[in-house]
Amino acid sequence: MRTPTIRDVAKRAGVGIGTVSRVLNGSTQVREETRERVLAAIRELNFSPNAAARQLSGGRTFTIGVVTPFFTYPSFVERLSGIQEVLDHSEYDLVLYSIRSQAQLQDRLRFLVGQRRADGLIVLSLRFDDEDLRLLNPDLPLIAVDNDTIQRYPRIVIDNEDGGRLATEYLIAHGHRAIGFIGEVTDSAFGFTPTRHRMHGFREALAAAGLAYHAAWCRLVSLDQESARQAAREILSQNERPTAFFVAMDMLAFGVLAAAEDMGLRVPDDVAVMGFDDIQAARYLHLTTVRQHLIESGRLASQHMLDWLSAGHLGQENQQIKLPLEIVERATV
Amino acid sequence: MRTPTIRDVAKRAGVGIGTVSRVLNGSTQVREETRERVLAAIRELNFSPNAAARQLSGGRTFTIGVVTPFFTYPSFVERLSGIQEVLDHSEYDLVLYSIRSQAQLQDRLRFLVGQRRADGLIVLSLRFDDEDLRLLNPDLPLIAVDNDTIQRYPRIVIDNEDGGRLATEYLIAHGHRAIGFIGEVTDSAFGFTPTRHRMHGFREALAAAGLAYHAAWCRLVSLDQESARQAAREILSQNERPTAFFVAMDMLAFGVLAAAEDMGLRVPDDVAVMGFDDIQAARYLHLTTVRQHLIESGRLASQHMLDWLSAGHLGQENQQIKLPLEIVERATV
DNA sequence: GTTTGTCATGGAACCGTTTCCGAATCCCAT
DNA sequence: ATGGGATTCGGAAACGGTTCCATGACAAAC
Repeated sequence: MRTPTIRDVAKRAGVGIGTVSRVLNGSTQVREETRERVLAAIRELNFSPNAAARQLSGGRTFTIGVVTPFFTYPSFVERLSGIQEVLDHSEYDLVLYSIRSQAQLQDRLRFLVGQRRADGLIVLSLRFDDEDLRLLNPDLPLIAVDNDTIQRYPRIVIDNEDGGRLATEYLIAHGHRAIGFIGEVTDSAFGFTPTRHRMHGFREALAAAGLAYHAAWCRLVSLDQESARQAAREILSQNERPTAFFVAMDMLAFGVLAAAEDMGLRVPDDVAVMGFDDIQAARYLHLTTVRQHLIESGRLASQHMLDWLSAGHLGQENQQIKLPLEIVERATV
Repeated sequence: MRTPTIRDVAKRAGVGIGTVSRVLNGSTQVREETRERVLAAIRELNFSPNAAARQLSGGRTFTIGVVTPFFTYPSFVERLSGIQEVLDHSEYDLVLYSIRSQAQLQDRLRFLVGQRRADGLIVLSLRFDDEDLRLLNPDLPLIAVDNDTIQRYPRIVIDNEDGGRLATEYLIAHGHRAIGFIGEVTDSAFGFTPTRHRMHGFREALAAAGLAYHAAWCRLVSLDQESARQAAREILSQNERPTAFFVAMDMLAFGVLAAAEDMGLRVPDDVAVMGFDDIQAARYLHLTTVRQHLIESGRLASQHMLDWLSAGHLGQENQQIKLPLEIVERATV
């Protein structure tokens, strides 16, 4: 038997299709008795409204697109789970678009915007260039997380420079005077900028404490544990070596930890290691790090999106929400 | 200006809407010259077809739903990234449904099936009861991963019992005679069964080697590091204690590692720890473990789904694909 | 020249909703 | 009883595609 449509329901309940639609959408303009008759018919026929038809006719997709870099790095996943958690209690579906390259970003954007496949977009970390921005439909709600290059839109961010300063000051407060830095090489595929800012904070804190910035102790590497491990090994093989590292991403910090172990150095006695992000695995490894509230950032973004969609507009369309950072003291400093 | 429709394109190209549609869908029934005229019009108007209309009319959503337990455990994420990777090169979108409870599973299923929101479903780990199964539309392609309770459908699995045996034999081969077990308590929210099977393999290997199963060394705990840590601490505080643990999930193994550290025991000299899954973090912690190919399982599932959808059917609709397992030797045994 | 078949094309009908307008009904004050 | 505003309701039109059938053009076969 064909799956029932709104017309079948209408016939069965002895009402018009308009009335069924009104019941479906919770309009108040229906007599209580009629509503119940319709609901009964819906139940009897095991009817549920066709999503595509609803989209076509109503213009809404009940879908929120999440655009993220291809997630091999755990922070995206944690943010995603925050988003998921909130959307779960809403009527919106979550569609995932993971991006591998700048070209793919443009394709996806064109696709998403052109086909109207989502009512709103949440963008994680990815930087947009002018071309990308132009592709955007100005009416399409968009919220950026971990990215303040998308100025026109609301965004959830942290103060990376502050975080870098915080971390460095913490190391200094623990008596370190010779501090190295390892971060992700900034022109990576996704065009992240956090590392640059964290490094800036690092240098500022150094300067404020009257300490020298020692270029030989600082390295930018690609975003994987192995690169960090090797970089750290090289730095630690020098005659004069740092007593501590500020590593701009936890995953890289794991590599540094591995390097220390390779060389038989005790952590934190011989080298201290300070991470950044507080991804889940950081807890397993007892990594002292700067926590940014990853899950919370996802929750906030989706909550905002939901508000935006239900209100039809936002108070401040270009509001910037800054999430707090905090040191998590564990065992590596 | 209104976003252009297929009719605008038709007018501009001086053809009928049918022809535009044929061009859009790559029909061969169009003269080359006409095709080019249409393509030019599409480009000039910056047209892209409306997804909802296409769905409604064509009956396909170009969407694949992934149904997973709410992912706090990393293995889901790794599977998901395998799925993502494959779908990325296809014309299908990935919609994520994460499930927190049995009741929610039924809601989601009803919703998904009723509203025809996806052309196919990939189900990760979640067990279906008869009621759930009844909810399924028999025409809806479905592939199960890490779950062989959904007999009617193709599924990607591993042999958990075999894996348990493998792990245990490895410990025995390394001279261990007193071996404990820690796993997830089997009646957890999601109704996983892997632990039970892994434990079964564990006991078989013990028996085969003529070793006693020592109930006081075995514990089922809830799926978080802390519980495992505490359980391991308790077991290790006994007068007579195991020299090794087989832990049925890596994340729990991390807890056991923490417990050993708490008690000042060296790993692997005082206690050896063997995990299961080989999630990413296992590498960071040098955990010796049984690798199941998580990413590959996702890739396979989505590749199968794509084949199914494009062929309209599958060779063997209830095929079971068994992925191999292997020991990853690291530093904890 | 006529017939037959193939290919290319136009466009009506259809998919299943929402929305809007007009009509019917109800309720109440006069 | 009557008028009139509020409430409730029915169904046509619209959303933007796909599909299918009818038609015309053209080539090949007789």
